[in-house]
Amino acid sequence: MHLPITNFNQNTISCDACSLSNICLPHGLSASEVEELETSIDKTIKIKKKDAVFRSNQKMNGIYAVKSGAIKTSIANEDGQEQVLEFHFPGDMLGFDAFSNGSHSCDAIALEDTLLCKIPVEVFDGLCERLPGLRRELRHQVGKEIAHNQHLLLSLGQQQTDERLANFLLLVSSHYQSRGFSNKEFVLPMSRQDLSNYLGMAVETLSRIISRMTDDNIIKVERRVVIISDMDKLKSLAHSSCRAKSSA
Amino acid sequence: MHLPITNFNQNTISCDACSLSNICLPHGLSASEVEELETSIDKTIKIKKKDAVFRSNQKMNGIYAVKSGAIKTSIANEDGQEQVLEFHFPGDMLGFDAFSNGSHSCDAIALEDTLLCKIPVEVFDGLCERLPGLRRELRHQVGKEIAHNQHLLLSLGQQQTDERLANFLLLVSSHYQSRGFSNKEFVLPMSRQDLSNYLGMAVETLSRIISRMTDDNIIKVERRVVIISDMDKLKSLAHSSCRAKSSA
DNA sequence: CGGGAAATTGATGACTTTCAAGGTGTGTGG
DNA sequence: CCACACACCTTGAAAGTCATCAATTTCCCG
Repeated sequence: MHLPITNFNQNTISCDACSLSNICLPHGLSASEVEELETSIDKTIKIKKKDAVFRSNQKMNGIYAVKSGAIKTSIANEDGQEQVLEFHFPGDMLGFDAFSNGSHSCDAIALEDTLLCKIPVEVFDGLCERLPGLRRELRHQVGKEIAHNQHLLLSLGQQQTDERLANFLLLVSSHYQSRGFSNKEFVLPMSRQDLSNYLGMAVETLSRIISRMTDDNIIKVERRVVIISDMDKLKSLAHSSCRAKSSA
Repeated sequence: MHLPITNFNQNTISCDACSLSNICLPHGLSASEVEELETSIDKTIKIKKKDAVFRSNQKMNGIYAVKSGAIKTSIANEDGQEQVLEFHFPGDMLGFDAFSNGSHSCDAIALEDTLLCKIPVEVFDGLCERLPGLRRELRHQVGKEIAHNQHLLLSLGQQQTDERLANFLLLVSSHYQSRGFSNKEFVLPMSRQDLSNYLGMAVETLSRIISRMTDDNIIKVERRVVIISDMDKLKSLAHSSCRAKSSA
């Protein structure tokens, strides 16, 4: 049930042959544009589980696309408070956080052995100048990151803990579905720690919600494997408590 | 104490003459680049208090820069839950949320009468192709938006309500300071409703925290005017409770 | 196979929301 | 220009949600 799109030990393949080409950067590019892109990028980045793609305050090295595996990004402040920002799956890009000042503002850690492509920072602007399709696609990717953050903000700011988890599961579900996998049965690559932090709650709270949803026959969870047994109930949970505030 | 950078009723001025040129888009551009930019943008956008610059699902019209006034952006879901995402002050840009699919994902509402510049969507990509400085500066602006969202996520996900307010006040304070205004005395252009929503808490909670901080002689608040009387205490408040989690 | 990390479960208490009421300021219309 | 209505803000009491502490179980890695 896992995403076996590419294998950590396989040889490097071309964008053409990559099963992610329709959701990754080459998506909207012409054949010649893909060709130029390919000659400039590094398709051999391997990051082992728990290792970092980049770390906070590190100088920007490039923009990355996930080929296989999974990456979590997180930000920390000087007090040691930490917030997981996003889980990056195959086809997702990361590294835009360094656009602000040339250094990364977050850590990017592999949740499992992970393959990445990189657009080195040296060639980045030149490619943008020459390839209109790449500009368009990069805007799209940046927009996706912004949209993701906005939804997470809404979730953290306005929703109850159970709503947050329900929405997260639905999001992951539709993500897998859009990539041709089951929307009812999938693997979460992150620990309870990471997930609870991402959802802005204590680990114990997350565990309790999972137990309750299991008791209510909404989901079945075995370690990191999730089976959604009642999609409708899950959807209604995502909209339940609804402390909507009537603003002016 | 308000930001009288430009006046709602004044005539349109050139980027050169604009007091924001050093923090706005023209910042890193050459003289000739600014010239080309100027011929392409619309510097006459006036939005009255409570009116919208754009609304959710509306097709992207362009990218905006705030000249005077203030804009709040907010996102809502189908349940009526709403989250204020950001307050945009003079020099700030908005509209990147439409990069994802060409339509805006949030509402942008004027908190007071506001002047904006607009880069129309039709000329946007052409300018990016021709002006390296503009590409650089836009990346910078996008990065700022991402960084802002990340900090807000950390705040909503990990901090107590009083820490959130303290951090917000410090942020606004340094913002004003960097623009040459007092960092101890300023006006908040948003209502308590908007601010409490932005900070992910009930209006009553915000009101209580303000009262407590006032009793503790940390701030003085008169309606929307804020005076920071004890910057050190405020800073320590921003780091107090500190339910930092020791992650692996 | 053993040590330790990860996950679950229970009890308790703190923080924050909700509900309710009262006060204050602002804007509009007469 | 003043008055009134309404929106905004504040404060109090009670209830609820969620975090923390603690103990136990399960699972993973060496």
